[in-house]
Amino acid sequence: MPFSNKYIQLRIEKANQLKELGYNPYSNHSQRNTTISKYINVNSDVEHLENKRDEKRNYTLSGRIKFFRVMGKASFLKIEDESGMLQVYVSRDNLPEGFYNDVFKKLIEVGDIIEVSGYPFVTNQGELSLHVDTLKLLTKAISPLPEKFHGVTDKEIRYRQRYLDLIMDSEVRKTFQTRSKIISLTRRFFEDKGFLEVETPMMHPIAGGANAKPFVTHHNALGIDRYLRIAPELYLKRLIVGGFEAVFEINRNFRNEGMDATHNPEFTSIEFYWAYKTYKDLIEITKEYFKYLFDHLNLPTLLPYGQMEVDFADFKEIPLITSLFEIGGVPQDIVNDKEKILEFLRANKLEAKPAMSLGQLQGVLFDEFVEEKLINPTFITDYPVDISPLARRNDEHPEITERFELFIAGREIANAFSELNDPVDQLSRFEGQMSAKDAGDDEAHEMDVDFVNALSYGMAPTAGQGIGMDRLVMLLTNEHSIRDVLLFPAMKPIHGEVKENHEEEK
RNA sequence: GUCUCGUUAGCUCAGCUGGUAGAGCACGUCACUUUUAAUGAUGUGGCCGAUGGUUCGAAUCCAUCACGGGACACCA
Repeated sequence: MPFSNKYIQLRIEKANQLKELGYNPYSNHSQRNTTISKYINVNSDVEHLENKRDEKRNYTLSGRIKFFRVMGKASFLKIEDESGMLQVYVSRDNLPEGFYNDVFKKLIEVGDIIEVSGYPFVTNQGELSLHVDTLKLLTKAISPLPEKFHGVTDKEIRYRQRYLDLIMDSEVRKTFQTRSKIISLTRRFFEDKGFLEVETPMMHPIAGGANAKPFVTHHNALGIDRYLRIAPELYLKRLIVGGFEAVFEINRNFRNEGMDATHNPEFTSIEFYWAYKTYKDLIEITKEYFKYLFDHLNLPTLLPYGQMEVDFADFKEIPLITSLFEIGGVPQDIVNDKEKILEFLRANKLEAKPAMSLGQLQGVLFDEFVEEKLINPTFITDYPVDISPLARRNDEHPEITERFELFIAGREIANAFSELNDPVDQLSRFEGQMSAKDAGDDEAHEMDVDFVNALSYGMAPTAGQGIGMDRLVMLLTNEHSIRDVLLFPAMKPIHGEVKENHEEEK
C-alpha cells in the first residue's frame, strides 16, 4: 500500500496546505540562472569585500534541501544541486509578510527542492552563502530522506533504490560520473585511431563468441527462440570480412550465470577488431589506451586498489607457461606433462580431471597459482590452442595461439588475440567444441555455420580484443563490487513484486 | 548451488543467559536573527522480515522460508 506511512501522510498534508495557500508544490517554473559550483567560483572574491557581501549581485539557484537549521527568525539551509552544496540564509524580515512563519517554517522541509534568489555574503564562520530575498518551493518530497549523518548504509536499499543512494551520497554520484567519463574517453580514443563504432545484434539466433550460458527469449512473429548475446565477436569479425578495417562496439553482453562481486548477468564490454594487425600491436595500443585514460582522468601512476598498489608504469609481458613456474612457483619440469600436472594438482588438494587436455590443465594451474599474484599490469601470452577456440595458431608453434590476457590487481581485464581466419581450421575447432558439448560441456561453443561461411570469403589478418568495462571502472574507481559501478545492479525481485513465472526446469 | 552473518521506528543502531520495546536523527509543539550532524524543552511514532514450533510467557530459543552482505563453487 503506497503512501500509508504516517510520515508520508504528514507530508502529503503539507503539500495540500500549500495548494490551498496558492503555492503549487510541483511548480514547473524554474528561474534558475546559475549552478551552485559556478556561484561559488564567481563569488570567491566576496570574502575580501567590505562587510563581506555584495548586495548588488543577484542569483537564482535551485537544489534539494539537505540541512534545515531554524533559529527563531532566521534559518540556515543547505541546498544541493548536481554541481555542489550551498548554504543559504533565510530571515523572516527579508521575506513577504507571514511567509517565513506560515509557509517556510511549517510546510517546507528537508528533501524538498526549492529555488532561492539573493546576494552573496560570507557568514561569521567564514562560509560563502546566499542571502535570500525570494524563496519558492519547486518540488515537494513526500517521502522523508534517510538520516542526514549516516545516510543509507543498507546495501540492499542502496542498490534497489539507487535514486536514494544518489541523493544521499555525492561519492556515489562521483563514481558514476567517472564511469561515464571512462566510457566516453574510450569511445574517443578509438575514434581518434580511425575505428568505426558499430552496433551489432543483441539478439542472436546462435549464442556465439564466448563460452557461456545464454539467456533465451522468444520471437513470436518468427516462432523461434533468440539468445541474448554473450559476445559480439562473431558479428564484428563478419564486418572485417566485409571490408571494414577497424571497428569497435561498446555495449552490453548477457550471461546466464551466477552473480557475485565481479559478475552481473548483464555487463558492458568493448570489443575492437583491427585488420592487418597482430596481438603484438594490441599490446601496444592497450598500453597507449591506459596512458590515455590515466592522463585524462588525472589518475596517479601508482594507483591504490584496496590494500594493493598498482604500478601502471610497469606493464609486463610473459608467456603463460613461463608464468606457471616463474610467478606461480609450479615446478618447471611438470608444466608440459599432463600426468605430472594431474599428480601435482592432487598433491595440492585440487580437483584433477584426467579427461582434461594438457592445455586445459595448464589453464587450471594458471588460475590456481598465478592469476591472483598478477598485481601490476601483466600481459600473459601464448595460450594453449585447446582453450582458445577462436584464436589464431602461432606459425612456429601450432599448439599455442597468438593470444594474451591482461591481468591487473589479480583480475582479468582484457582478452585479445590474432584472429583465426582459416575457415577450415575454424570449422574443425567448432566441431571440436560440438563434441565437447555432446560430452556434457554445456558451455562449449556453438557451431555457427554462417560465420565459417563468412571466413570462407577471406578475412584479412586481424587482431581483436575485448575489455570488461565494469571491471575496468572498478579498478579505476577503487570499487570492489561490480554492483557499485552499475547504476542498477541485478537484484532478486522482492516477494510479490513480480508475478511468479513458473518455468519448467530443463 | 554450499557455508556463514544479518533483517527491530522513515534512517542509523542498542536490546545480556526468555518476563510484554529503547536511543540518536527525522517528524509534531514551544523557545531562539550567523548556524555547521545548530541548540534547549516536550511529544508522537513499532505485525521486532514471514510462517510454524518449544514455553505460563518469544524481538530473544528451535525449524522452515524470503531477501540481503561476505566467502567458496560455477563462470576463461
